[in-house]
Amino acid sequence: MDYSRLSASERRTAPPAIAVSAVAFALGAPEGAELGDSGDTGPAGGGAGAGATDAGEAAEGTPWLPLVRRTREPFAGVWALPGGPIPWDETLAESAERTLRATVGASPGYLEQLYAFGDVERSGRGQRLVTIAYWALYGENDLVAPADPPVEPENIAWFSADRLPELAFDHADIVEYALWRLRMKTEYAAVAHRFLGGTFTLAQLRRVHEAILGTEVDPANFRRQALAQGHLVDTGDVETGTRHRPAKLYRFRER
Amino acid sequence: MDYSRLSASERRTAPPAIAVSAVAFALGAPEGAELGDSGDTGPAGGGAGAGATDAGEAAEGTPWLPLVRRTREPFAGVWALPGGPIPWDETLAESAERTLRATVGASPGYLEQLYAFGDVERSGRGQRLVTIAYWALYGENDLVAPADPPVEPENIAWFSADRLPELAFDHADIVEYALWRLRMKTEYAAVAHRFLGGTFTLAQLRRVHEAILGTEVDPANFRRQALAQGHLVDTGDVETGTRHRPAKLYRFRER
DNA sequence: GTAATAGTGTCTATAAGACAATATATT
DNA sequence: AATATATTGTCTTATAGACACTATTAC
Repeated sequence: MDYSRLSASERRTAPPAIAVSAVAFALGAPEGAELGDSGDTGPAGGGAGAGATDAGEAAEGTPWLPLVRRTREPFAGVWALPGGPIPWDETLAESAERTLRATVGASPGYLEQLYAFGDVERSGRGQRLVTIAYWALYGENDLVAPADPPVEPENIAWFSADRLPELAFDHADIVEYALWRLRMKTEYAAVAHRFLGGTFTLAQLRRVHEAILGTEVDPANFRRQALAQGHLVDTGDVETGTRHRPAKLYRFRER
Repeated sequence: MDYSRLSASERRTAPPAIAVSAVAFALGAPEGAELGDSGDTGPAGGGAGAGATDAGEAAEGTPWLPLVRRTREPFAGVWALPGGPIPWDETLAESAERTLRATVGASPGYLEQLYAFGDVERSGRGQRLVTIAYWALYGENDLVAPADPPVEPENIAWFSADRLPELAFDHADIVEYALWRLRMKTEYAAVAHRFLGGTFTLAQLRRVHEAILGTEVDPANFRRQALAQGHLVDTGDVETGTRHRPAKLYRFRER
């Protein structure tokens, strides 16, 4: 797989290499995760600029995503999307999911193919590289109690989609496309609930939409529209521990 | 590229092969093209069953697409989507377009990536095959006067999307997905005009929508909606040669 | 009671669909 | 004039958004 040793003519006849990359969104970084701030932050960096919010359920309000710092050329030391080559016995989706388990420590609640990127010279060398990009969503419950600890956690950090560092390859384009896709209404209407746990209030679901769209949404109209879809089921339970009228809890009806 | 000679263990370590396939839609078969009828038809077969309409601007009303009969195993003799491996110096889109030129004899008016298919064992053998599927539209003007004559025309035929033969690999799934995509309203609103020439009447554009959707559309309402989009420009010219009031000719405003 | 958010009602503006009516060409 | 389709007008219904109002809990 080390194509850098090949001669120019060998590179020309070698078949293109294939890899998957994954843009994994969550509404906040997981507990205890390393947080990136578009520059370089220490393991628990003090209050640097104006941007960084403190840890824990970090900075809701925008989508966050995990990145991996590359250890090899090209782009050694630069942040990149989780991903890698495709083993012979995995489907594309399986390969994306395994990569995410190794990076995040858990499987996403939703996974969907995004696009195949395959321009000539994408890698900056002669060897062709075709990247099948995937799009993943992590809900609250998907991020608790990592089954497998992340591999090399020191090279993994979560970033707000608002404040991304420089990215390797054309990964900035891929993230931009993933964000656009996330905001396409017809698409996210059926997946927004995956940012949450199994049950949720309409206010929680509304805040997911607000985070995705970056705008405020009228609670009354949102309620009507969300319920009219017929995808939400009233569980009969209500929220507890609030200092006001508790809200009904709903769950999503799969089909 | 002949992976069939490899041993099982060699196949397991070989990187997946990559190919492009293209689903190319037009509103009828081009002049003089071979027409398929889900079975096997001679060069200008007589009136067989109820289905086959006669040649020329064949059977409007549904989308048509070109298929290629495979000459090698696997699936020798079976119809398949145009496509093939990706040369080292082509982007994915370039590869799809070149394949279509070789099959149809002309470049499509529109080309867009559809999806990457990459299940294990897609080819029925050990070797992995990842297919990047493309989606193309040919307009009336795109099909006249083929610049390059099709390669091996005897193995190429056009089929109505209604009456497809058995297809190789998982190409039936790919066509089904392409048809679904074609019918998604938000997508086709901006591309339907590509089935037509540079100028067209609103009735022609409406018939494209009817063909895609498979339903009738109210002329009055369609007119209002189409004009309200702001994408149509009145050329000032009108249709001629009709036996009734001539319609205004419009063209599409790019951007 | 007060505060705070859950949840309902209502009004308006906009868009979609059904369908009648009018306009303008050919024959 | 008869015919056929283009083009316009109008009515109804569905939907989205703004926003006032009521309900229910914690404190």
